[in-house]
Amino acid sequence: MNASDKVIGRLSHYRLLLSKLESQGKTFVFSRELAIMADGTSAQVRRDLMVTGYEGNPKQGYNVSDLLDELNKFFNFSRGVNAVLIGTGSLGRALLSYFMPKKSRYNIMAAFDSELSKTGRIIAGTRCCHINELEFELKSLGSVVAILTLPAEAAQTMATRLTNCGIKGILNFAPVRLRVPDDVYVENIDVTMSLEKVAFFANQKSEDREKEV
Amino acid sequence: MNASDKVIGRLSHYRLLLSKLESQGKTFVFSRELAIMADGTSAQVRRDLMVTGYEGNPKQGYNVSDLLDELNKFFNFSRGVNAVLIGTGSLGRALLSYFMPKKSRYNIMAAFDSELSKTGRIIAGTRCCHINELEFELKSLGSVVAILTLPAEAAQTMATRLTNCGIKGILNFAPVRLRVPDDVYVENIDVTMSLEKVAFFANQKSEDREKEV
DNA sequence: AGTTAGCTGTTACAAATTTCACAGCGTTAA
DNA sequence: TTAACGCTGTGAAATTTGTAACAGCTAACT
Ligand SMILES: NC(=O)c1ccc[n+]([C@@H]2O[C@H](COP(=O)([O-])OP(=O)(O)OC[C@H]3O[C@@H](n4cnc5c(N)ncnc54)[C@H](O)[C@@H]3O)[C@@H](O)[C@H]2O)c1
Ligand SMILES: NC(=O)c1ccc[n+]([C@@H]2O[C@H](COP(=O)([O-])OP(=O)(O)OC[C@H]3O[C@@H](n4cnc5c(N)ncnc54)[C@H](O)[C@@H]3O)[C@@H](O)[C@H]2O)c1
Repeated sequence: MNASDKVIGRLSHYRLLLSKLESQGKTFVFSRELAIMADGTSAQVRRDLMVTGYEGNPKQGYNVSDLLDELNKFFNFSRGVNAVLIGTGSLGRALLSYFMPKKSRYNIMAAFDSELSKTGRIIAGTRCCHINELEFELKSLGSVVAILTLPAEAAQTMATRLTNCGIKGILNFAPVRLRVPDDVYVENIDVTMSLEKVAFFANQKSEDREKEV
Repeated sequence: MNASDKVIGRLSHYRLLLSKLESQGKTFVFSRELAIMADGTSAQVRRDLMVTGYEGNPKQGYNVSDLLDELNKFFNFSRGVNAVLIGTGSLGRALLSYFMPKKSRYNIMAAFDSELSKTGRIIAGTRCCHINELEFELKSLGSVVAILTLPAEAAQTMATRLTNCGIKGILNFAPVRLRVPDDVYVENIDVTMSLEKVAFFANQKSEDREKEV
């Protein structure tokens, strides 16, 4: 089974929407309703859901709970997402406190930093270890993904260290493209780039508006 | 001129790379070098750069400073990117401190929150106003984009308020798809979704590896 | 000056992604 | 029971995005 990047992203989004719908007591939902919430089209929703194998009902749509179960199974997060976070600066700490109340699903099992002042203590419920202990700790943690909130200069070195430990997934906030082996997946979140995009299109839309007048 | 979302994102990235190269004293760069740094192909780099109109030299490649100037002109950020930030929670404050030292290019002109304990003071060099003053403040700020770091429940209401004020671009961190008029550009950063994607593909890559054996 | 090597700009092609369109089905209502 | 409605699943078409290929050019070398 091979689903693209984009499809997986949308499926994750549908999962979130379905869990909201379930908690609201909704039992069935149509592709068109999901499409509106996800800002897509109904055809796209149906097509995306094909990859999970779940089939809806032509009259009632999708059973919310069943589809949610199916997606949870599809994402195979029986014990949720287990992660480590590297770099407990301002962004790292914001993420730690953000995920803390969601621990049952998104569990940051340990954080690491190179500054002694930040290590050896608990930040937002998470043990913060010295980066020297990375390899040792990872051995006992089993299969996890890594969240990189490091200065750009340190990111590549750390990525290499992580892949040497067998890490297969990295969520990278540093504005550099990491070079990793083919069997490692990297997702970049580049806030500055996103902001520039927004500014560019905002400019453009303002100009368009002016031209029309 | 109509450039896609993705092209603009990459151009923004090239801009960052070029500014690094310039500060390193490099005067010329080939499309292939940029491609490696940006994790793309040389053909894609050349194709992307077409939209800026800048032309390189078949023997030396691109003049770093000139191309950087051209990209700056293309992005039309003569006075940098001016923004307001709504929601000074943990993520909002991390962003404020992140952009503070980059103020000349990325200028967060004001922050807003609904909690009185967070307003009427300066956070990371940025005035934090009460959200009631939003409309008043925006009038004097001129053309800006908005960074939304609000709880998901509050995001749509705020987006509507912002578009009513004439805001044309929103960088949205809340995990909801905002409904805005056609002439407003929204870029979503959904950290949880990105993390789920990473976990999914990390799982898949581990499984692939097992199968090969 | 002429030749060469190697890069750019651009067109043509290929792949990926999205949308269309409709057969087929399950529920509902008569 | 049967008919009808409207949604799903999905092959096919359309669109978007990325890649390949190559003519043309320019600096460097002879
Ligand atoms: N803060 C934000 O809002 C924000 C926004 C966008 C992007 N980013 C990016 O995220 C990354 C982190 O940003 P930040 O603002 O949290 O930076 P920061 O300087 O506050 O934090 C970086 C942390 O990494 C630690 N560190 C440095 N080198 C290390 C190493 N080799 N091993 C382990 N730890 C090390 C530092 O001690 C520090 O705690 C940067 O790449 C930045 O560009 C941050
Ligand atoms: N913190 C993170 O690392 C993180 C990561 C991913 C996504 N997010 C998303 O970013 C958003 C903010 O996250 P956070 O952790 O900073 O939350 P937070 O609760 O720490 O901060 C939210 C802030 O918004 C303010 N606020 C609430 N309603 C408001 C209103 N109507 N007008 C103005 N201000 C209002 C609150 O007073 C608070 O200061 C959320 O949607 C969250 O899902 C955060």
